[in-house]
Amino acid sequence: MRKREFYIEQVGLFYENYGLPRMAGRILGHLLSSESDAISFEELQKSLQASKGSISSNVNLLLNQKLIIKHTIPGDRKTYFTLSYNSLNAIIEEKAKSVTAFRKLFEKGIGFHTDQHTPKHEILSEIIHYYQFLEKEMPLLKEKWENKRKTIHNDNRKKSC
Amino acid sequence: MRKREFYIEQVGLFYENYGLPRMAGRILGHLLSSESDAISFEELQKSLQASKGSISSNVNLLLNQKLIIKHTIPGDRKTYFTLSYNSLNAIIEEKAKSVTAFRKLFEKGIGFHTDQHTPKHEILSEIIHYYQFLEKEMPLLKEKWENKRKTIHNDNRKKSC
DNA sequence: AATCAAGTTCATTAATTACTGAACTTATTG
DNA sequence: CAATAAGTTCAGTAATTAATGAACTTGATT
Repeated sequence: MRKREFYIEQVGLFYENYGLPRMAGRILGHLLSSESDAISFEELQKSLQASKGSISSNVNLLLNQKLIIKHTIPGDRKTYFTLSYNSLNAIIEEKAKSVTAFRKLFEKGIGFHTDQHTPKHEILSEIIHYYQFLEKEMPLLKEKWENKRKTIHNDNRKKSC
Repeated sequence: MRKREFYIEQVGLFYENYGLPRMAGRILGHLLSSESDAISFEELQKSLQASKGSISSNVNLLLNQKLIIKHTIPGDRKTYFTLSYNSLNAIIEEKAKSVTAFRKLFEKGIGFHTDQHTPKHEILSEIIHYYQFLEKEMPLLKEKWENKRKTIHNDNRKKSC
């Protein structure tokens, strides 16, 4: 299928645009567009025509980001990968961390000011407050989603009965 | 002041970690830690000991991201830069765009599946729902912040009377 | 008009990062 | 215990990206 290969490259470029390795994007593109749940290391390597080294390091990068999960089967030497069920939480938690890092950076910056009553100090304080607001809201958003998700699942169960 | 230079380098490295040019981070670091509201191109160049070319391109990068604003004064050839009052909205809107881009990528991926009743299809659908949820919630969050901000400002006005 | 000042553009250089492929580790099988 | 299979590690290379510095543009000043 020609189109699927094109899609995989597209995801690769999308990832590259994000500052992450193109190959990591290709791996995700393959997982996303594949019908089968688990994909082997070998399949990734052959299908993406990449070196084992590149697959190894990029698969580990995606594992670190909790975007994929590693699976093994008894009596099978191979390693398989699936998209993470938990990737949603991983995404929000990653963002939360970076918001906190940003806030700390701003707080440090403001620390160099001697006068607290400048327009500049006011802007910076507001941005810091905004980050604090986000840090408080993000867990709430996560909760809200969990609740909504439950109701969707209940609805589905009702429908299929 | 020794410490401030260290801080500026720290912001530079932080930005580099984000996949953005180190110099752009240094510029932000300078703006954050400076007492004065507006900083001239010349001051950035001299203080950061960089070439005009590098300051020019990185200042334009930050302008594109709406993190800083360009100012001019009649009778003055120089250009000045301040931190953007609007950077908060810029940040949320940027995130919203990337969530939408991600959702579309997932939808395309799912389009290659022939069977809609696999566990994999279920995970991907859930992730797509989650992104749709975020797309709906982000504007609400922005509103919530605007309201909160107003009440903070009102409180401040009361206190100072 | 000629000069100067403030930025931009762009070719070159420096530095970084991703990828390959070969050597290595670890575990399994005949 | 040799042979094989699956991944990892790492040195070297290819490709990308950032920064410099000089030439250029634009607009103000004499």
